[in-house]
Amino acid sequence: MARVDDEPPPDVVVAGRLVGLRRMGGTSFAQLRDGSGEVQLFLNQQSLGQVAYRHALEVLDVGDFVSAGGPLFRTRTAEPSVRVERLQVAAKALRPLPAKWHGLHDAETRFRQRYLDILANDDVRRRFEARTSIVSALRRVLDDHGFLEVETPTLQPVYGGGAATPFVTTYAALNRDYYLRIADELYLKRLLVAGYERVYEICKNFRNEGIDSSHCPEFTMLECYQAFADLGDMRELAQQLVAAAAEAACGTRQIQFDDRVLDFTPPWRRVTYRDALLASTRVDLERDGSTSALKDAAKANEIPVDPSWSRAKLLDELMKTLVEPTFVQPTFLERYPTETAPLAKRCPDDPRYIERFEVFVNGMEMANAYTELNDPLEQRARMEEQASARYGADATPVDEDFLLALEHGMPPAGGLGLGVDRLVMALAGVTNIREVILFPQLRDRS
RNA sequence: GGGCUGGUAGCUCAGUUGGCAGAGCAGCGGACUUUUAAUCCGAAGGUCGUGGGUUCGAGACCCACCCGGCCCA
Repeated sequence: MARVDDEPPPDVVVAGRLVGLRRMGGTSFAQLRDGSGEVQLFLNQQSLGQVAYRHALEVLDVGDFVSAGGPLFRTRTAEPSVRVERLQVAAKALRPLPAKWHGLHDAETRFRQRYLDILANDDVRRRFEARTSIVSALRRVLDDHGFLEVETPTLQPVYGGGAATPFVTTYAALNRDYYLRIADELYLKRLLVAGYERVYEICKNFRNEGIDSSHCPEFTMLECYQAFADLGDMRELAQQLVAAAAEAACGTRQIQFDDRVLDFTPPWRRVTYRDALLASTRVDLERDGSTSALKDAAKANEIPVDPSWSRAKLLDELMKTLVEPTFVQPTFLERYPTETAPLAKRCPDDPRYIERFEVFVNGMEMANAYTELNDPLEQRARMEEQASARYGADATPVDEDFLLALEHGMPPAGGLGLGVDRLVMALAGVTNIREVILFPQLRDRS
């Protein structure tokens, strides 16, 4: 490879985007950038020829892609430069780049024209590179553990694996409504039935619900399932995945986030659901966890209560409002009440609880894991309960095809879901999920 | 859905008690043969988010709406 101080001066060809142009009469300087860095072009009447030189200045604009050839040398100020003897415009820019020194700050334009945001703002460009490193690190950990990466349907005839409103679409060839997946859990479990013992998928899920700083209707989830494993194995795996992601993105497990440091070094804190609720609301699920006790607690904390809410919904609201925001450092919330999730196995010592944890960071849910329910009879009962009117708007349909698979025998297993966007948020130190999604959807301007 | 806040030139932003719409950068014209946020001279650039209203006069005040941001539900 040619070096700038080689003798004789090596003849090189460079190409990239013009990001600066200083016209100074008979000599001009241009700044050329590509993915690897920048180099200065030295444009001069003598080396380029009078006609070509004049034409170049006429036609060149900042933003153009150009290729240039000529000897590599240093200018008087020792700046490595190409003395341009041949010049070609490879692509013309018709619109100007965002102001070089003021950048692009308007949030709306940054989201609507992300390419300009990435072009103008180094921190944004690096953040999306970090996102890719994080996803690679997650894959590496799972691949190293012998997990098989698979692809399952995005379009599903029955939605399941979570409680959410789906996007509905029409599958013309099959002449019926289909749903964009809200989760891929039930398909990955079918693969456990099939005999694959470790599977995972990183995919987009779609939930037709609100948009705010931590929710995007189209988001990325990692789900993995491991046969003959339990919640304790998932706890280990979650810590390993996140620690590896942190090191990949930041080179450390201690992440500066605003004025605090998030420490992802295992082991993370563990709190039981009952203890957390008790500490924040003085509701003790062991003494009086009735619907009316939960309603009283909600009212006492100025949470507006819809009379139609189920006990599960009340619990969720209390936890969301009073408990979860208090978990700043990575925390496992464990031993959930049984009605909070129909797909998790009950605790062997107490059927009122399930073997489930969620991980919270910065007050935000980041992961969810169970020892998976693999008893087809209980699964049917729990799904039918979840489908009943008592769950109102949160009711989810019974997936008969999934139950059929379970009836053929699913090995005991642990399963883990990890919200990739939220993991990236925590590691990148941003508080809006749109900052980690390349092309977030916005309302039409007009 | 509620509260707060923003939308002015391509970009970043000013705009005072209501009185001719501003700056820097970019762009355009000119000078300049070693600059690097080049410099200097000149000219130009506007549906002040949209629609109403108040007023002799509205970018500013009032009402409604559109599109964002932050917080809350």
